[in-house]
Amino acid sequence: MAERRKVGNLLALAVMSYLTQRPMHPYELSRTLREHGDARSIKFNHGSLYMVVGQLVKAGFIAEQETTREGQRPERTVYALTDSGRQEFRDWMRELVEYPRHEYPHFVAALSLIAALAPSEVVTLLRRRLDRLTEQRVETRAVIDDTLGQGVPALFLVEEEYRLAMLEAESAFVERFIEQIVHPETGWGPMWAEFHGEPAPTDEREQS
Amino acid sequence: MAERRKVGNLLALAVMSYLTQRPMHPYELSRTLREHGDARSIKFNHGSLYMVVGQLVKAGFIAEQETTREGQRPERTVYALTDSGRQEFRDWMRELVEYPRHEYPHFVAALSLIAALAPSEVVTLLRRRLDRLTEQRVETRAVIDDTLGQGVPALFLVEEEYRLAMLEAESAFVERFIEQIVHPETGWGPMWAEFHGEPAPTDEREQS
DNA sequence: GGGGTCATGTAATAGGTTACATGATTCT
DNA sequence: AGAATCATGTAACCTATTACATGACCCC
Repeated sequence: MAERRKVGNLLALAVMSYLTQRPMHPYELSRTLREHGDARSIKFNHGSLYMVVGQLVKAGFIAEQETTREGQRPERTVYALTDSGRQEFRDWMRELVEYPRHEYPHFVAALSLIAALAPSEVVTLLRRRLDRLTEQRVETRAVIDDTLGQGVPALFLVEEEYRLAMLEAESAFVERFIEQIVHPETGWGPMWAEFHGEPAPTDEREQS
Repeated sequence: MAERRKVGNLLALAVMSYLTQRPMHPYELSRTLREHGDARSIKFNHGSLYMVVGQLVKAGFIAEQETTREGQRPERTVYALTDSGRQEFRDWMRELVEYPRHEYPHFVAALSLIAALAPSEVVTLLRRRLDRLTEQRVETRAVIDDTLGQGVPALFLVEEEYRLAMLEAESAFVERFIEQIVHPETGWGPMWAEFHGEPAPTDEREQS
């Protein structure tokens, strides 16, 4: 069902999206993407952009429209979205919104192997993580307020709101997890610590 | 700061983790990973495993221990974790637990470009997404109960609990988002719909 | 004893990232 | 006038996924 897309890199989605509005040349796309802050949501780097443009041409989703030269600068090739590209774009968007994908975040990998670390250490690390999560929340909140302050409608910031919601949920999870480890009666600490020949962690919060 | 790791694929983390316990040959790793259900948390496929093993050898984190042959089966090479590998494993784990990473989920990409679809269509798609999210929650819950039922301690299922927490948070977010679009007075629908020359969506729930 | 599927890997291809290259503009 | 930065791309290198290969065991 998945990944029969001719071009799978999400950067291609952004490219097609911008070309919906008007033809552009790659460098313009690059600048626009960066200025518009899309790089926060879609992994972006210079080289990949040219690669993706090439793939889109080969797939027939965009086409070279003209090659212009301005002053003594190198030639710039301007690309336009084709009809098939416009269709691919809408279809892909629909799929992304309707179907949740199974993804593989790094934290999940670590969690699945977490028993390999000693519980007391894990608690320390998780507390530090909580601080980092808070920082990210503050930063994201700042991006939102900042952009709203510039008069951008909130609709164009839903992805940041989503990020925020996920950060909050993760924080809550981590807090619960810590509790589960250190809880004096029912905590996993003692059983877990046995794997490691280590003293069970206590409930004091003095550390870190 | 990131990705100076000699081997970056998370599959390598799982490999090192298993080799912590005893030396194994690749096929055994492959089977163990699949049976143990790690494939739900770490992207896995046959080819990548051999690649990763090769990279780990080159980096000095694992070493060929012996080459055995059993009956007329092809030779199997058994690998063991080196000291440097053991250290890399713990260090990597610590990093993963302490530092949240900026990831790029597919849904975020779609959200960042969501204004390109008509609001009424988006509402329909989001409602379908909610159904899918519910399915995934049910499935994850089943995996957890099932595994617990086999006597596995809950500690080894935290990653599934995490997944569950994220699914719930996402569902909540999507519900709020729908409300923001269709809310009779303050909804984004009308403004949004203007981009599309389309009638503003109403608040009736009859559709879908 | 021929047809699956298990066991075990290698090789070919495609995808993505980093490094390199080069003329123009701007700053000091 | 030399240094830094912008503008624009190409090429080399890694990584990851898919396809291919091959002998053993198992079922009917």
